[in-house]
Amino acid sequence: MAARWTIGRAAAAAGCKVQTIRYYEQIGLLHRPARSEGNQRLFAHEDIRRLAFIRQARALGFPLPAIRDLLSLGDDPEQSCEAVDAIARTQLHDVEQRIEDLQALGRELRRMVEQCRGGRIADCRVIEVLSDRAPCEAFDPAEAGAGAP
Amino acid sequence: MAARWTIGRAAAAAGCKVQTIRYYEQIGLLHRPARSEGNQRLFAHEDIRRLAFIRQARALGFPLPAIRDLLSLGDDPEQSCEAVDAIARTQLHDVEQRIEDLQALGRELRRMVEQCRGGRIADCRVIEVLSDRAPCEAFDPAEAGAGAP
DNA sequence: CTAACACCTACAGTAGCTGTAGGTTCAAGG
DNA sequence: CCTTGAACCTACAGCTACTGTAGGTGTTAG
Repeated sequence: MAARWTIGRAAAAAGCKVQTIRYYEQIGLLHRPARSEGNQRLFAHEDIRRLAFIRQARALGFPLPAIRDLLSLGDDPEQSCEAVDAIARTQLHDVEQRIEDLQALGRELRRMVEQCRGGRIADCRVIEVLSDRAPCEAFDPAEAGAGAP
Repeated sequence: MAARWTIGRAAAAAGCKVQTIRYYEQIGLLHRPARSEGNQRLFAHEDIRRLAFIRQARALGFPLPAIRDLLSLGDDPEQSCEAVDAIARTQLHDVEQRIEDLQALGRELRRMVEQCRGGRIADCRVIEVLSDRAPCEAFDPAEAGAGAP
C-alpha cells in the first residue's frame, strides 16, 4: 500500500501520453503530486483515479471545463446530483447537435459525389457545386453594404 | 466592369470576417490582390469567386489543405476529375466516420443520463460511470509495464 | 474640414493536446 | 563502482482555422 506511480506508468494505465498528464497538472485538473528525491512525480492511487475519471470523461467528449466542474461536484458526495446531470445532458445535447450537423453535411457531400460522371474537371459536378452561388454575379461591390438591409 | 471590392465588402459577400480573408491570403489560398494608392486591398471578381469557392468548401467541412488541392485542380479544366472525386469521397468518408463515432458516444451518454435517479452525488450514475474502471485497482504500479506483453 | 468608420500590420489567443531541445535521474548489467 | 540507456525534468513551439486586439493610416459623408 501507499504505492506510488511514476508518470510513465500512470500514462500507460490511463491510456494517454506523459505530456498529457503534465498538461492536466499545469491547468489544475490534477493536483500536484508528491515528488521523489530526484524531483520526479510520484502519483498516489487517488491521483490515478482522478486521471482515469478525466480520461473517461474525455472519451465521452466532455470538454475540460465541464470535467473540471464534474470533478469539483464529485468532491461533495452529499450534494444533489442535479448539476452533474445538467452537465451530462448538455454534453448529450451537444453531441446530438453535432451529429445532425454532420448528417446534413454528409447528405450534401453524397449528393455531390454521386453526381460525378468521371469526365473532365470542366464538367465536374464537384467543382461546379463548390463554385456555385459566386456572390460577385449576385450583387455589385459598388452598392453592396450600402442599400439593402 | 473591372469592379473592385474592398475587403469589407468581400467579407460581407462571402459571409466571413475580414481577418479570415487576410488569413487565406497569408497562407496562400488567395492570391495577393491589387492595392489602392493607400495600400488597401482591391479584389477582382476572380478573387471573389475563389473566396466563395473556399467558403463553400469550408461549409462542407473540407480542410484547408484539401481545398488547396481542389483549387489547383480546378485551375486545369481539361484534366480528369478523378482526383477531385477522390478528395470529395475522402471527405464524405471522414464525415461518415465522425458521425459513427459521435453516435456511439451519444448512446453512451444517453444510457448514462437515463440512469440518473436524481439523488445525492454519492449515488449518481453519471459520476459512477465516469469513475469506472479506475486502473489503479486493476494492476499494481510495481509490476506495470514490466512483465505483461 | 472633421468625425466616423474602414482599413493596415503584427501579434496573441482559442482547445487539447503533441513534439522538441537540452538537461537530470534512475535501474540494470558488467 | 561505473556505465549505459530509458525514463524523467522544464520550457517552449506547433497543430487547425480562425478570431481578437493594439496602435496606427486611409476614405468618405456631412
